[in-house]
Amino acid sequence: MATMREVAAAAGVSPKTVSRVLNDDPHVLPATRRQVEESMRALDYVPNLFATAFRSGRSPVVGVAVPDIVDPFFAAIVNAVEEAALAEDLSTLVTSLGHDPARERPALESVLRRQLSGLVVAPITNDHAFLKPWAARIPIAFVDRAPGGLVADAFLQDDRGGAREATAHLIGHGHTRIGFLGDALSAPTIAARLEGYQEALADAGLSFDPALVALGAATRPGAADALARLRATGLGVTAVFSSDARCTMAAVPAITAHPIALTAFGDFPLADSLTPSITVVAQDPATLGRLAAARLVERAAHPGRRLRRRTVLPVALVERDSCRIPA
Amino acid sequence: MATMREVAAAAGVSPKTVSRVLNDDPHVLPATRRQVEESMRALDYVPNLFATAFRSGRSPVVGVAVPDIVDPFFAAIVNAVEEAALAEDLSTLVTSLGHDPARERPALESVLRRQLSGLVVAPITNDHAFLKPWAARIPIAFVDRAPGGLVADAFLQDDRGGAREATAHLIGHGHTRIGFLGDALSAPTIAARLEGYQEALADAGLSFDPALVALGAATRPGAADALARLRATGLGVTAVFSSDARCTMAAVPAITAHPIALTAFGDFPLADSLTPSITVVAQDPATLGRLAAARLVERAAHPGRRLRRRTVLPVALVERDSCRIPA
DNA sequence: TTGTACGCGTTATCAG
DNA sequence: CTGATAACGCGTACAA
Repeated sequence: MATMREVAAAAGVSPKTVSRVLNDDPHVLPATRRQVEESMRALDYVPNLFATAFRSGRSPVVGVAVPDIVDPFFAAIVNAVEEAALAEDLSTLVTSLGHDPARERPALESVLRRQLSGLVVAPITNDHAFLKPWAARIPIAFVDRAPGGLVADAFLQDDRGGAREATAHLIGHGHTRIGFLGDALSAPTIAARLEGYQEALADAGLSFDPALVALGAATRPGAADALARLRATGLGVTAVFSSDARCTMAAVPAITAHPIALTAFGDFPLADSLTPSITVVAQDPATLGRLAAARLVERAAHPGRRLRRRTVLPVALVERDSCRIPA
Repeated sequence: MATMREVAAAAGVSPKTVSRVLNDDPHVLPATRRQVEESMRALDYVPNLFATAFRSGRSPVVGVAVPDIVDPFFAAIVNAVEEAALAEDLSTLVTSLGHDPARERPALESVLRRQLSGLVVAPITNDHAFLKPWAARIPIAFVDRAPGGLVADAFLQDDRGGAREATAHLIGHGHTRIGFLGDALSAPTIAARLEGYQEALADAGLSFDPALVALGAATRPGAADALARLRATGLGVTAVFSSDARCTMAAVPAITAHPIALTAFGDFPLADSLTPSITVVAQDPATLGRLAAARLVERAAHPGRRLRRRTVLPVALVERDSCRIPA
């Protein structure tokens, strides 16, 4: 592990000159530069990242915080961020937030303490006022869900519109009593999808009944239970809109056992190979992650620049079989 | 951002004493300690991680390198490592290796340059001699696949035994012409699974025919093609052993379209909900990741200690429907 | 038990 | 265009 000092000595220059060569400072004679580069090669010199970080107070690392890396949706986001970061010579620090709202704040503050170059976060709570002091010093971009109590860049998908389209699609297939399957309405995305669902009902002149909303469906037993409750309402439910891929996946066994018309928010692996294959509104997690990472880089490069804070990606209905199941 | 110096001044002691308090050095009078802790709280003091890292030459970060985070198997490994790291106050740096062997070395060296406290790697190549100089300075643990040309801790699963069991299971259902589906034999895991498959054939007195091995099945078209080739051999193939979850998932549409008896190495989400549900040999990625991370911590704590380098986890046959399809 | 002095490798400042 | 000097915040060695 040669140091800059040693390279300088070998090249017969001062450390500062080596530093200049390293940072592409134009004020170095080509001859000197060659000389220094030669010595760097000879000594196998690699800059000490810690020293640089220490000096600059910032490390070449972006953070990405998601509820759960094992979820393919968030995995795709992480993957996209990492790819984009790599192109900028940044490493990627991953943090799982889990699904416990209380863990979000400590988890995020713990990553931020690492003085990253930027942070991409898919939050699980609605209150991010505590990030204000941090946001002033390092770029933070939200994905999937918007920040609460904080102005920050956000890359979202059209939750309301997608839910509306998915629900309308069921209505188009002749269904009038449509259940809403979800985990918890505390997540703003899910709340927005409930709105979209209600809008579609209203558009069609159908009445909304709170008994049609079945929550707690993020696990297999929870989903089976929610579906059973929907059937037991006596409302004659013939179709279901699942508001989230996790719930949809959890509901698959129950759906396969007792088929019912279904459209779902969020595509997932093998959704097209199930029986029935699942009609979904597809999101684009990779683009979400890519855009967020790019924004981080841009903010770092041009701190003052005014940019649109909110980017909403469209979603696309992918029609498969589950919507065609008759009553 | 208060510094140690400022805390010291506020507490009326020297910086070194603050340092001692921070590091739980017993040689501090309780009264002094209280005093210092008070000042730390008052000034909202947070130790500068960079300075510590710079000084110690090691940062509180573990790396984890996997072929692909989006693959649920590797996602589970990353997740387990991150969880274990969190318990030790370590952050987790994630690197995707992709599937291009040429990228492995530069990718790993780039993470290692970050002077991590440890690295967990699920490699894609067989030659890790280049890691020798690094391994001397920081603990490296391999998961899923063993290192090549390097002695290092490895946490593996019983590839040969699992493949043998899965193949034998098909034989037990009366099949005698069984195809082998895989991506590429360059991966040692896949090569070991091929061995297990051959052993099972031999155990049953069945002959092995190279034409039964269909590779390049990691994508949907590739898998469909491989399956078609197997059918076209004229050998009367009535069953298939898929050597890898990625291939199995890729083969699902083709299997659903033209059912054929199947057992597969590696479980995956919804494998139990497909038609037919897939009989698999289940691995345990979470345990792999957990053990590897624990080993890193242990190596760091006791550099000299002799530990078993190779840990092979058992795998478990999960019988579902795909093995029961008649010829 | 506590403090002093120094250095880790890099870069900013300012002088030459 | 180049170099000397100092400083970033912390921990080690040694002294008191």
